Amino acid sequence: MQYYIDVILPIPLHKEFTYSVNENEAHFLKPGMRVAVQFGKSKVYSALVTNIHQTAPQVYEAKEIEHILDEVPIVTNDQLQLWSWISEYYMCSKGEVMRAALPSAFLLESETIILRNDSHTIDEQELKDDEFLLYEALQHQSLLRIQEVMDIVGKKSVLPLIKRLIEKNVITVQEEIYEQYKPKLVRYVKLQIAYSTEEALQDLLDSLTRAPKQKEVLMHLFMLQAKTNKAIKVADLIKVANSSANIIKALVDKGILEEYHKQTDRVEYTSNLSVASKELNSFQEQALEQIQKHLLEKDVCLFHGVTSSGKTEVYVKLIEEQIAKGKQVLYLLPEIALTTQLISRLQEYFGEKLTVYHSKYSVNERVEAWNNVKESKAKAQIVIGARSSIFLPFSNLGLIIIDEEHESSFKQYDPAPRYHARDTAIVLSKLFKGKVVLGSATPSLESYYNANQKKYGLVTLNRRYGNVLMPDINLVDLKTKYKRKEMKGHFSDTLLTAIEEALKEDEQVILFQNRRGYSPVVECNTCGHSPQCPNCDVSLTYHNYRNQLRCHYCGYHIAMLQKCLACDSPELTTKGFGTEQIENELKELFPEHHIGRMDQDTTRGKHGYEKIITKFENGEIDILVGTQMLTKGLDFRNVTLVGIMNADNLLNFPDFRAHERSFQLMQQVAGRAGRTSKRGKVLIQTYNPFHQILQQVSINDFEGMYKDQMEERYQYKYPPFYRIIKITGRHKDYNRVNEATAWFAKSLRMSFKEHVLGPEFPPISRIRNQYNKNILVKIPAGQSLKKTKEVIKKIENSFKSVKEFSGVRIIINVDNY
DNA sequence: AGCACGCCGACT
DNA sequence: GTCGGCGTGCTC
Repeated sequence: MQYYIDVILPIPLHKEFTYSVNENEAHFLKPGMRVAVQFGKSKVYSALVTNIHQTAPQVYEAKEIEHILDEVPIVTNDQLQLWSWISEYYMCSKGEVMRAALPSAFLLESETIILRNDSHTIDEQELKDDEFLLYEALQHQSLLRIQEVMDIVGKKSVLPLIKRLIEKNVITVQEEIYEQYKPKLVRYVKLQIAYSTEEALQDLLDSLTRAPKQKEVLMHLFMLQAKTNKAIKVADLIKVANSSANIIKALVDKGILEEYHKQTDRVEYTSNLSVASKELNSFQEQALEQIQKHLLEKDVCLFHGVTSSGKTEVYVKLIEEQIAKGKQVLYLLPEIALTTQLISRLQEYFGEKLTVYHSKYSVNERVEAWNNVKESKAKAQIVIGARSSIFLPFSNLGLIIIDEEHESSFKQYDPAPRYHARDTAIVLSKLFKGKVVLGSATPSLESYYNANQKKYGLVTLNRRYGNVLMPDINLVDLKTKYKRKEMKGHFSDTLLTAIEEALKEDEQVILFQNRRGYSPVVECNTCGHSPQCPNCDVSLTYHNYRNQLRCHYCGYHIAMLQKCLACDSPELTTKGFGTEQIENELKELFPEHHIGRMDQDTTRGKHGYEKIITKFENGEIDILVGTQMLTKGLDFRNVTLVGIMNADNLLNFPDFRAHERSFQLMQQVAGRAGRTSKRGKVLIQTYNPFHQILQQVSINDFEGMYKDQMEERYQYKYPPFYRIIKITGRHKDYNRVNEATAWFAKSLRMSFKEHVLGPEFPPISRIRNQYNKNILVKIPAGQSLKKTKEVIKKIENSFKSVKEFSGVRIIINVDNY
């Protein structure tokens, strides 16, 4: 009897593939296990089994699998269900979901390695230059990888060369599969059993009189054993005995000590005994009760609590409740907020029960976290992580907390699957009949709308912890300030005075400028020419620090120009300003004080971010200038003043969510001010102080903003009233993108009429030499999402069969907000 | 996605 | 004349 399996391959193809297996394999395999399979001519992938059956494929011969990679399934049925949902909802392949979901160590791929063929003698005369080069390299090295071959011959296409050499019997190739996950082993030692008797031991010690160092190590070993009664780590022994690895090795070689290994987890938290969670104040208590009440009848509850109202303490109580029930808890945060204070705070409460999962962790650490969650280990009962942690193999998930629910970084943008972690988490929790709490000081309009529609519960907490007042927010009109010449650089006198006052009181200041670099545009005074990126449709940003012009989209950079490229005039000016320029100005204005800058350029490296934060916390920085990064999850006690350098470039962003986003961003930044008894102050510099959003920010009017924005959304048919699917055409040829997207839009209009917008070029139409053009499909409330997607898929398929459009990539983004 | 196959311009 | 560029099509 012939057996077959269906597998998901980690590639963007919208179908599963069938391989044949023998009877034993068929009985052993279960859905969720990985197998290594050959796919195409030579490549070997790890594939995930979804189905075991006996239906032979009709039109092709199924290949056999290479081998089985797992003893037990690494992916649960619940996960497979979630993957299906994601691939359907977000219109991507299951393979793409698999790629995003599995820690990369699980996704082994084969690599071609090149070996010398010793069975033939080679006539070196017959080899051409590059062939000889490779031949010679193989005389010194037994094997080469493709990448190394590329380096040796100094060009990219090496496959023809390799093929020629195989024909000439100079080399052979092999596909090498590598398992990336390596368990961490710790070395232990113990005394050989032979010496377990008193006599043998005495003899041994006597025999070691001429090796005092070794004897000493042994004595320490006994002491340690007596004291702890546990296995002895080599590292510990060396330390205690003040010895060295060599001496231990000598003892092992002599057969006195026995060396052995144990597997350990890389991420271990030294558990300082859990602190009892804080008592809630009466407002928090009330909020907690309301949340609990809502969750009795609803699956999701939105928790709207102003900045520094103590939402975390409420979460802690909710988590404790689940822990007591023996359930797992997932705490989702935007990536960037993870590196900070919150984790250590939660660790204090939950100690060893907490596992952290996000992209800064190594592949090995992630595999360990994965396994711990899957085995429902106590140490992974609470997972705190970024969006990708929704893919962990939970089995008993009682609660998901999504903090900073409004954050747009919960939506994955670039590689598919373009999923929204908040929305996916809600689906995930349904699989376990669990509950979801969405928390934010500035909820997204969608969530707030859902709460108003009674789909979600809503709990509001508008009292700051310890009755600290909300910051006092004032607008500064730049237009009049410039007219009256009350500006110094980019600082109004109002802002400067406020900074001086704060500094005098030994308080700290945060300044927000949503742009990095020194200035976004360099312009020639004579001819008006400004240097552009050769690969993207943007001006190059001037970075003072390295005296460079950089493109923020593709990473292109050149040295700062000495003269204009167009007319050779040496007079170049800069237009606009970024964090670097603000930092420089501050250094001149406040030479006595320490200025810090926090943006992508200063937070490189694994701990760059934390370093700056620590410095600021310790008071080594008086004024901190920064971008978006400043807004997330930071809690600084001593900041009393927050300045927003220019609110206008936020508001003028061409996106239907610009106003909502600006409101959220400014509120979040403002929330950094005055977290202790002294009331914080916020100054917003703008050319347009009568802008509705700014007015609403200044009086903390979330409801007003919500009402206005909803009206606009309704008027212009935007979410949450309409859903949106964005379809992007991408190609290096401008005309082809135009024609292709025009065709696509026309086809869409046949079905969706006026609900199709575009095609339109985005503000930056060319990035990395690829042109983009977008089409929006708006979906009214009554229209079936599923059917709409089916139509789009159908159109996409016929699109692919049009020869003229070949090569135009179609990117579909569901809920592109 | 990767990789092989097949067709046209820049070098010996 | 070849080498190597990339467009095209397929993968169980």
